[in-house]
Amino acid sequence: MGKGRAPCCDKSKVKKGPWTPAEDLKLISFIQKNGHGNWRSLPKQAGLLRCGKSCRLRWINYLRPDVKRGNFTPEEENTIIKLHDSLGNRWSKIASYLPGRTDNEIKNVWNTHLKKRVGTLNKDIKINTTTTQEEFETNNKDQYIDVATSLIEEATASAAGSCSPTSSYGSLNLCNLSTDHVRAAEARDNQDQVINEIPSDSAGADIDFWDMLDTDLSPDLDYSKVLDMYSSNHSDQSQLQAPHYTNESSSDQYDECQKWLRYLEIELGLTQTSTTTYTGANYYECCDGFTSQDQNNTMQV
DNA sequence: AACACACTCAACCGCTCGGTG
DNA sequence: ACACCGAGCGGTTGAGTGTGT
Repeated sequence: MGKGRAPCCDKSKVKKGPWTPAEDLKLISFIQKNGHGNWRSLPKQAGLLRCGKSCRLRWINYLRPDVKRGNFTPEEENTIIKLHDSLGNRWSKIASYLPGRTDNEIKNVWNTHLKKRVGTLNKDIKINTTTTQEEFETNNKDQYIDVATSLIEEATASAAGSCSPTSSYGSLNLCNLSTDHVRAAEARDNQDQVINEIPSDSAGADIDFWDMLDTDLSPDLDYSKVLDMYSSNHSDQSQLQAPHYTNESSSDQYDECQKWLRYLEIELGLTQTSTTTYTGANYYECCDGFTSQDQNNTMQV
């Protein structure tokens, strides 16, 4: 072997760029069955033309069942500001205080919103007072600590007596722990314990978390079967596209596929959970490789 | 309507860290 | 003690989208 670090994968043989729904499905299906013991070997085993790092990132930042979606709440933003003040750019550490939020997401929010806001706040205060920089930083720190402390106290009090976080794991809204739980988790700094209750691989799981999740998400649906079915109509799986939605089809497979797509849409945030009418055009907005023909089709879910 | 610019965020890259032999 | 390897982290990029002119 020559000098320098060996690349993590053969760059010429891996696909880059945005993930397609077919790739997401493959990754979900594989991890559902096998867990993710070794990210480096996972892409090959799962039949993905992706770098292991890319798979890991996709799973952690997007596909993981406990990823929380949607805008950050003011409480979360305050927490980030406070933690950034004390921890700096240690995004993963900050993320550990915000269950369901990823380091990448927090980093983006900081860089796009909070940094400016804090900067503006600093500027305004500086203009309106004769406070020195040193005094300002000290005062500001106290302010953030006050906010965080009150949050923690409130959370601990309001979470007392509520059900165990683990009881949420079997539901579709696995990621949506109640605000009280989230805050309590922050307050107790016990996120590691909570996460450790989710088996990370099939070998170590007494209770099959994924089976439980699967059952609640869609009782009759095995994602690997859907993947097989989904893939069987496409000879080149690296170019998998969204299935064609035709109203002529009335097979069970079509129904199964609809169910899965509905689930995936919701999980990936491609549609609203309450929507009952689904158009190809909606999907087209979020999916590479959806043909123009598909845009005219409508399906009821 | 068309264009330019600003903004967002998913994804990539390169580095460090920690475990293992 | 050392080298190797995989996982994880933080900085950066760039495609897509929104907004103003």
